[in-house]
Amino acid sequence: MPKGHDNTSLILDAARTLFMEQSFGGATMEAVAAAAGVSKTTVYAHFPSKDELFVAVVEREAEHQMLALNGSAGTEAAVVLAAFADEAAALLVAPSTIALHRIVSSEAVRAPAVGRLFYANGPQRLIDGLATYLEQAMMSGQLRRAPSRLAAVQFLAVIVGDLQLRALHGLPPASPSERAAVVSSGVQVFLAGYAIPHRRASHAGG
Amino acid sequence: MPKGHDNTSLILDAARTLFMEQSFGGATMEAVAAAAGVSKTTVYAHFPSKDELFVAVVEREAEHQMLALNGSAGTEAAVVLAAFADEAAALLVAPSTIALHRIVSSEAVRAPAVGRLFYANGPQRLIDGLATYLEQAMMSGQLRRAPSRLAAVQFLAVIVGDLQLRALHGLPPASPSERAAVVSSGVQVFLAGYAIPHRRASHAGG
DNA sequence: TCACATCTGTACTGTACAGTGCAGTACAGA
DNA sequence: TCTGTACTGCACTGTACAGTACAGATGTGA
Repeated sequence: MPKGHDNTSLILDAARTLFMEQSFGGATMEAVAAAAGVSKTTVYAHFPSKDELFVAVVEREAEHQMLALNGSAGTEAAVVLAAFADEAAALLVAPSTIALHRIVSSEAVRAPAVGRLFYANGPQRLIDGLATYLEQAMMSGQLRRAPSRLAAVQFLAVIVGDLQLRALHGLPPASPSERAAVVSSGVQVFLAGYAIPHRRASHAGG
Repeated sequence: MPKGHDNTSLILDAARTLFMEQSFGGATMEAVAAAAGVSKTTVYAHFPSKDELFVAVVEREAEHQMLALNGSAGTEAAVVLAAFADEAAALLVAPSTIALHRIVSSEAVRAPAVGRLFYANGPQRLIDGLATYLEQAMMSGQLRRAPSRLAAVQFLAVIVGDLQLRALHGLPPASPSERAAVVSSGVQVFLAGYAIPHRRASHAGG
């Protein structure tokens, strides 16, 4: 280890900020260097090209798109999911998440690997974690049995509604109270949708 | 071959294709002109700048992001919604829709008006149409009473799950059968979530 | 004090592209 | 035939930016 201070992470931080604010095309290597407080030459000493720098940023950021389900074994699923929903919604509409989705989806055409990398390290892991929890809740009879990955995806979709879409397209963000209402309504719908069916006559079969 | 004075739509068509394939930054005005079979000068005679051409393309395309609910008055909501869900899901994950979302969200930072224009002419109208239908279904006692716009948004979210997200990030598309399963599961969850609650104790709902 | 790695600053190359200028062409209608 | 409008083709300007070259500064370890 030749030196005590690591310019690599300085550059990565600066690039993260600039890519998120101005997207891939808008951020120049000159600006990245300036924001990192190093020279452009140094940036190129650490990353062979703008593309590779971008990949490194996306990879590091995707891993932040993660949450843990904190429910002790005894806690009711409705309670655990309601708490998780608030955190998840906050994460999914956070400016940095939105910015990341924007730049990744827009570069995914040019560089498909970036899209896959991001999805696998971000959304995929979030979905998997939730699916694992839902699986347990299904097994313990708190939710109707169903494919757990699909249920996880539906949960996330229904709690954010179109909040994410609106944010992606630059519409003014929902107020905290509006967001809370959307999220809690989503949780209710999910819970009712995955409730154990009552044994009762119903007029339409599934 | 009649030489029309309607080069505007030729240019718009060419620009649509190129913007969708290569995004705003990747498509050059030279290429648009070539694809339209006109000279660059002519493109500028019709549109004062690349930005304005882009806005015109987005505006025209957003209006295609629309569907009608075809259910005659007597048809059960479950049937109408299932049919609508298939069409809506097909629309929402269609390559052209995905491409449009990609370019609009990525340019929305630079030009917020584009994002608002697209949302208002596309997703918003789709949501409004669905909300109107759901309102009726709620009034006629087929669905639990609840804010109809929110319900509409949840419906669309739950039926596409993460299909749209995956497509946006360039993941391989789901097979038709997989997509059908996701959609029909989504419809079921929605219907159960908005079913009229069973009456036990009197509980003020909606 | 030397060897080596890493840094800085700046000037440079090459290229891509938005937008313009201009001279000339095709056609429509009075 | 004249005139106005919409076009073509091409050369051109100006700029932005990825990536490179290079000369010199600074620090570390033997």
